[in-house]
Amino acid sequence: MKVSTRKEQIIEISTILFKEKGYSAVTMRDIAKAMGIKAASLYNHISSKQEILSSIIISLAEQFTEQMNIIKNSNDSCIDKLKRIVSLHVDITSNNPFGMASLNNDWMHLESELEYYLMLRRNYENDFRRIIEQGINNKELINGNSEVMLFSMLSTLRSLYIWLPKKEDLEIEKFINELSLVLINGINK
Amino acid sequence: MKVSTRKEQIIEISTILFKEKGYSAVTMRDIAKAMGIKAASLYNHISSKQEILSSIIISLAEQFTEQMNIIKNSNDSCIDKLKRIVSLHVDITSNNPFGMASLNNDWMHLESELEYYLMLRRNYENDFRRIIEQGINNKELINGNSEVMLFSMLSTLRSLYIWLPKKEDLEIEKFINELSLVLINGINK
DNA sequence: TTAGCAAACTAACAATTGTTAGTTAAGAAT
DNA sequence: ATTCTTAACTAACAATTGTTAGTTTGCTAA
Repeated sequence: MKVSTRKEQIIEISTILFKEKGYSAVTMRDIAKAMGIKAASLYNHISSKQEILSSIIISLAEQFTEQMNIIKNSNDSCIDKLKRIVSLHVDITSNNPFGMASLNNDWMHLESELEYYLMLRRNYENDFRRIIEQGINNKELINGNSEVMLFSMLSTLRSLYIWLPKKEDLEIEKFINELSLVLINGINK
Repeated sequence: MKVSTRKEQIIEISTILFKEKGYSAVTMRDIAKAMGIKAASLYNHISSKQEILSSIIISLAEQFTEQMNIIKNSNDSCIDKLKRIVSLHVDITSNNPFGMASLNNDWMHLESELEYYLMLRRNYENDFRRIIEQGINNKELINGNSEVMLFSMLSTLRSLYIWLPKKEDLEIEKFINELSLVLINGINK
């Protein structure tokens, strides 16, 4: 009836602390205190502070990659693909808002996994960009600057972790729809 | 013929280092090395590491506050006010993209000035929100969720520091226009 | 020439950092 | 009854942290 291993508990608690103060400002003693144990005891379960960070970030990055592959290979229209991307970000972020803070703010403190992370991110952004460009060619989207569109959408989606924790579960569905609308159709009447 | 004081140089260099690794991960010895001097020598010019951080953040936050006061008291339409806010963010960010990274990511490491910063930010967001709400009441904007609109715009504007340094000066003007268009009119045809 | 000042230096500090070694206690499996 | 496993502990480490004290150097104003 094991709900979560001790290691998972440590990662979970670390995720919360990392979001509040950032990876560098959180000490192993902080994490231990939050777990109710001593710092040395953490090493019965994890091999280093760095391992905690990469667990958090890489697992999220791989979720994005996996889902993006499904979306880009689907037969949806570009607008629908974009809506699915919005939905993807909302889903992952609402499941792990604290982890998304690390992904956004502490990726540069990755060591052995840094290159791998950067590759995943580069590929993700390229897929995203291609969908927008296809939408422009299709005439589904306005004939604007694809880089600005990508930047604008990605910035908003990356910031979801700041806002989502304040939402009730029930509001989230509504939130996705309103956000898609604003991102895609703008706010002008 | 003094172009900038030693103190200003230290702050400038620190700003760059803080953006790369975050406040907590940058040591006084890192800053000193980048200045070509020893860590202890920094204290001839500044009184603490914390002072460097608050210099960076508070001066930016006050610039936003000051300009927002001008915008909100103007007679422009809401749409024009929003365009001026976009322009404000682009201006401040292109003048100090590195500092904007600290403002976004390291504000929680402020100590004595934390409360003051939070007040400035709260007021800024409230002013921003009121402009959007007025636009909705005016029928200038669609009858959507003002919170989602605020969130979406603010997220994009806060992320400018990631993208702007890659732009040429000449491109910036164009960038403002394209960004305003995307933010306000969306990307849908 | 001398006094003052700006800005660097060396040396050191106390505290904190991530981590290791070795030990102990309690429960599960043999 | 004994062994294994899990998960905690204490004690300590070497390195690094922000910062202070006291000193030296070179320029400038008197």
